Amino acid sequence: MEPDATLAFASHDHATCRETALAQAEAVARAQGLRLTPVRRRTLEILLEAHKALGAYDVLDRLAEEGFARQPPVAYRALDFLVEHGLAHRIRRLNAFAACLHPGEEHMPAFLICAECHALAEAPGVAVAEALQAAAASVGFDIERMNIEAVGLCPACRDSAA
Amino acid sequence: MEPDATLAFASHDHATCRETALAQAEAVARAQGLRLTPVRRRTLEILLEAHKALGAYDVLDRLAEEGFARQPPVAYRALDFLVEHGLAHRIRRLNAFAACLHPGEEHMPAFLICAECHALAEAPGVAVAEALQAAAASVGFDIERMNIEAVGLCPACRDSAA
DNA sequence: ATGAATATGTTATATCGTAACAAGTCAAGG
DNA sequence: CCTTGACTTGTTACGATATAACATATTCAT
Repeated sequence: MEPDATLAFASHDHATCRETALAQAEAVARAQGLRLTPVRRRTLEILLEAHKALGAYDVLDRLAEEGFARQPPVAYRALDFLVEHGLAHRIRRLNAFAACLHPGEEHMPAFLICAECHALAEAPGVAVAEALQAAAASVGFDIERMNIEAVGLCPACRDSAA
Repeated sequence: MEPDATLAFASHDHATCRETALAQAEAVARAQGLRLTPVRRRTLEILLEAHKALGAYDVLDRLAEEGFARQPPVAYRALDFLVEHGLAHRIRRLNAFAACLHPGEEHMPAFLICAECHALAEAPGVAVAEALQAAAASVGFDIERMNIEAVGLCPACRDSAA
């Protein structure tokens, strides 16, 4: 756990995208009448501050440092809530969670995970999702949720490998 | 674990597809000089016989019934070998493994998981994979492997829900 | 105020996966 | 043959991830 990686490949102002995402998340919560309680809000902030995928126990450690109980359900409940409402994503390949950078916006993220530096990017996956919907429809399957994840080399690591 | 589900939605002759897949797997092993040792072969057969996704410990239990040691590495090593060489797939959403039904054939499976009956289907995902490749390429990411998984309702469960 | 729904605290345990090292097997070259 | 190196398997021990279950507290609508 704890790779030192940026969440997106292109360099950008983390502070800004963090604040933007948090503001968007708050807007979503207000609009949908969600209760963004202290643990939940803090959990989201932790994910945004880390700016990478964190395991539930990493989140739990950070929560514990701030006075919340160090019990797995504390972290899992908050994380599950965020995922359920589209404020965070679960990355199955990593058994980890990452804040959603575009909460409320229509988007089906495809996750790109760098095998080398563990950077994680949320790529626009609408076209991918449509292709998958079509494939499912052709066999009569009705999709509710999907995970699209890829492992490979991010631009920086690909270049340094060459 | 242990849902009673078919691997594909359309009814078909399980015995035939099992034998076909096993024969294909053996051909792949011969062609690539892989050592399909007893544990490995038996593990593949177990997955094929189950005809659904099995957790590593389910596989381990079955192996143990046949005289292999009941130690996690026994199952994980065999399963990892099969996955590595394309004879089985790992379904991350289920923390489970399923035999590949088309070993050796060019195919990027997209997995469709029924939330109701836990049936699992391997849908043709070439179009999906291409869309994902394109999305990745647009940000300079080089894909090595990918997981495409969807949860929803299979035809039978969708109909009975209506 | 009060009951229903929701959220949190807490204990315990289930489930999934791997590190590390010893021992055995097997095939190819000397 | 027989040795040597690569691969495979046996075995112990543990680490990492996740959830069940129940008690308590808070919040919301009426």
